[in-house]
Amino acid sequence: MTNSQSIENYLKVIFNQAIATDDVNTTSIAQALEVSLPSVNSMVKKLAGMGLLEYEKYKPLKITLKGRKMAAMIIRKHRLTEMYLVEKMGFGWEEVHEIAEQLEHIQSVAFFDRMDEILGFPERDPHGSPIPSSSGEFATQKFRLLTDCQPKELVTLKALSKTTDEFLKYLNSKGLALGVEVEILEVEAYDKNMKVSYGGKTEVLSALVCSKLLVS
Amino acid sequence: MTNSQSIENYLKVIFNQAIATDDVNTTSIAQALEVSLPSVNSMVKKLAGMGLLEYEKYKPLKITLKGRKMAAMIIRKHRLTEMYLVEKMGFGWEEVHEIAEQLEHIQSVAFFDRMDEILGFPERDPHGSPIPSSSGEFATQKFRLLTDCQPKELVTLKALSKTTDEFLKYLNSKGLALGVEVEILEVEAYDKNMKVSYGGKTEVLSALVCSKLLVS
DNA sequence: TTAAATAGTTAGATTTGGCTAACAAATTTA
DNA sequence: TAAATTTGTTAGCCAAATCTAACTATTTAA
Repeated sequence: MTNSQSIENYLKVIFNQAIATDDVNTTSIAQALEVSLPSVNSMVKKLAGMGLLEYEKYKPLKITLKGRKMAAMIIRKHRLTEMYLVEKMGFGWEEVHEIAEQLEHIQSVAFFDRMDEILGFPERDPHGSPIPSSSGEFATQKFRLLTDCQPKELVTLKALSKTTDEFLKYLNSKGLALGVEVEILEVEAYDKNMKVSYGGKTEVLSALVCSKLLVS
Repeated sequence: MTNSQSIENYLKVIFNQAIATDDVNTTSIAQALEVSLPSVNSMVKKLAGMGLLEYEKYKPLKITLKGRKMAAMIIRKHRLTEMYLVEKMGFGWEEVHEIAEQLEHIQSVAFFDRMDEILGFPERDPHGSPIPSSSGEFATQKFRLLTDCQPKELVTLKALSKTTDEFLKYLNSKGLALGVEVEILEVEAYDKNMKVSYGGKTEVLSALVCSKLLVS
């Protein structure tokens, strides 16, 4: 076995951080994976030895193209699984992350390709995140943060950023789901709370919530 | 994590051997898992320490009730997965063993319970082997070997014993599937080859093949 | 019934992925 | 700019699961 679950988890975290900042630092990996700094240090050297990272002592890490491609395949497995669990097995979008964390390490390519086919080659997972194709391409349409929208705008909820199961349950309780059309009524200048209307009702969303909602 | 994949694999092998002989010996485990005898020895001590086996130096191993229950849950996961892959994802019965070997180690109980529900709580997997219920009960109906049947009998193919993917492909090529009604025309005394008829055609099946076909 | 073969065990090494303690480099801030 | 803080590294240890080599117990068979 050339890639262990551990390697896959590191790579996924590093890739995600590289999206945000390009340069990745050791400490943030340690926090994300809840392991010690020396553990990260030794794994990073190993990944560099495998050609997945560029590593120089005391310098920020860079993920290589090879590393990106491998990470994309793991993320593909994760997101396809989430979509399958929601669309074909009736799970809620707040239930699937943990299961997908386990299934993403299954080796069989046929298994995921079959999911993909059954789902009709979806471009996004149940949370609106893009699913890389089997060749590793991401659909990189970028959405706006609800936070950045103005009163009178009418937008559609397209994706979420930085979700947790608790946040998803909150959205359930508020009747917010992908595809819902939201009209911005007013923005409170002091705390940026937004009064919005959707599905025939009016709600006030905190700035924290708005900063996790991606719309177009 | 209290039970690793390794532990689960040992337990599964030990359980399967215990079905055949009740007493299990170290060497057969080593062969089944393709590991060395000392590896088995140390794992066996560990499993005994967990209360899954009874172990005394130089004595045959016995699996405990606790060990049986745990093994049943792993086998349940494996066989439910095989059924799901065939029934809901369109895989052939010769393609599913390897994928199920990986999926059987997924921890999420909800995932397998949902499969079970979607499949309508099947009692047997695509090869006719019983699927333990979520409480660990096996449907233990026993079938006859085709080998033990007599000319003139009309029987139905119910399950397979000791299958391999190659054997399953052979059955595909001969049009043999579970549920097929087979009439025994004659048995060659010398080599026990059977001339049989099913699906409107006549075929000769070797004793080796007949010894892997379970009928009722 | 003893010698040969088979089965099981122990000791000690290896690999992987984790850890703590100690230290070094880089960055921040007083 | 020097001290304090943060970040990254090294050394060395641990546990899990594997291995080989050497040895012991049990079983088989001449």
